[in-house]
Amino acid sequence: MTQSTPKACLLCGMYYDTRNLCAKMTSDELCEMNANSQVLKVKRGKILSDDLLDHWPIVAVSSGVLSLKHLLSDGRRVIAALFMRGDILDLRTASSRKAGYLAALSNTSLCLLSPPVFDTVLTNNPRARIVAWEGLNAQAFSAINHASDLAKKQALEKLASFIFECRHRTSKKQRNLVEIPIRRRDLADYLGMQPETVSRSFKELETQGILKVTDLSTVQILLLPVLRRIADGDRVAQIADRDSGPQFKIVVADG
Amino acid sequence: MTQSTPKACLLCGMYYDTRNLCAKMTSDELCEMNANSQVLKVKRGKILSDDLLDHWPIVAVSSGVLSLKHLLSDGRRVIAALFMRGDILDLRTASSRKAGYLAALSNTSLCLLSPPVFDTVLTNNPRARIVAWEGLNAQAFSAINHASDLAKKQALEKLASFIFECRHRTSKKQRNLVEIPIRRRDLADYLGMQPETVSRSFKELETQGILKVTDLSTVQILLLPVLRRIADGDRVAQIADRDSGPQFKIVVADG
DNA sequence: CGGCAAGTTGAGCCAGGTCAACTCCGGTGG
DNA sequence: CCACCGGAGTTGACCTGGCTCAACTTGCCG
Repeated sequence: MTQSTPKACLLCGMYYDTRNLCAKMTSDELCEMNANSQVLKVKRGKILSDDLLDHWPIVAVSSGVLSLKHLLSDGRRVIAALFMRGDILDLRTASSRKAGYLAALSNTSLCLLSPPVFDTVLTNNPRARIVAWEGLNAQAFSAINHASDLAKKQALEKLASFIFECRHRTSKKQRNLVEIPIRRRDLADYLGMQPETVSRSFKELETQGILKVTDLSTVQILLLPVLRRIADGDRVAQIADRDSGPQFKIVVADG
Repeated sequence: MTQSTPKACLLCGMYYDTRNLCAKMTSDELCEMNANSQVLKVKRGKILSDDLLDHWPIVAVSSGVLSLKHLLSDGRRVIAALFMRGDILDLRTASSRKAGYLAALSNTSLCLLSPPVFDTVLTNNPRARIVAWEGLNAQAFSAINHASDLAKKQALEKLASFIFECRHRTSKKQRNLVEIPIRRRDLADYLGMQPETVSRSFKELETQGILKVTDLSTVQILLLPVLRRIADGDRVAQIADRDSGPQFKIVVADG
């Protein structure tokens, strides 16, 4: 018997995201999943308890920003990864649970998935299996790219890179108006810098006329090619710009 | 009809690794996979060409160390990730191909898997699907942990952390004799440091009596708990050791 | 055994960390 | 509604860990 799609799913962003597991599930599967899952709203700053994750080790992010935080022994805080809409976390293995703790960086909606139903869907629905695989693969490569950003890039470069990361997620229409979905302090922990340095880097990009900080959660990109080159680690771009003024930037950007 | 396991698989480390895809495949599946796959030996320093990866986008590492390298516009080299025995890379999506290029850091054996057969196995063999999923999940979390290492840790801490990463992979018996499978220069690029700093950090750990560098590819851990605490970012551990003088170090080193 | 890349050591310097003071903003209670 | 408060963000001054450059030694491969 075919059941109709659950109302909760019709109201959820993941259902309409064609690259997402939920969009590939049949109505029956969605009903089965929905009946055995748990929707959870998490306020900014709240942490998912170990107890909760023991019962619900598979977490799908439907809106907001979830983070994986580490705390070094002497108190330094690190945000090792960000998870946004459509990301699915499988914390059933020991290694993933040791990684740190999950904290919401903004008000967040989660869907706690039933492991058996999740496995059943992946077994029976090849299209669902493929998008889940692709999603996890994308997470792995995104973590790898982030590691690469942290390895050798300078503060300005890391920030530029992060802005492109955010831009990648915004709608096609307003590609030059980028939303920064997390606070400065968290951004610092994610990029391996101090809040002071984040602040100074934003200011530097603004002084160079590369972008405009509308408010704390929005930036407008003014010189996109220059920002691109900084993000890609072209230190000549930075120095040249600082010395020769804006007209030169445009020439090089064309070439 | 049941076929016997291909000879190539019987000679390959992955076949005997119970947490690996190959160990979960049936003889028939192994035959099918083997008939449509390609074994490839790669010498240290060689790069997998785009052309090759276009034809063979799924790469399994059977021995040696494969790396994902990035090159920043101004020449800075970054090793974004390391892949070792059992790791399977799926480079079929655009995002993964843009990530950088694959280079062997030691003489390496790869198994280039046929995408259709790979998909067939994941569809038909749930146990194989699960280990493949767990493997990819582990890769994602390992990349996340590496990002966390790079974010806020100091040189000594990153090196200590890497030594534990290597130790994790060595046999249970000789846990204090750790093999460093890559060259200093590559280690520097992986940890986001300069070769000089890597060298100085090894020397510092040796001076403090925490480990002994047997040769360029082997270290012996002498003070495991101290190394652990440094890796976990306890800066007090470092300072305390430095103050307490050499006589303590030598006593412990002898034992 | 020669040649060259890899690794090490030393000296100097700078990007970004640290500390302190300040401003800004959102939430709260009178 | 406004005064207050505390945390977040910013700015400035200073300091240091690790980068840079250069010279040297070691180890590897033919």
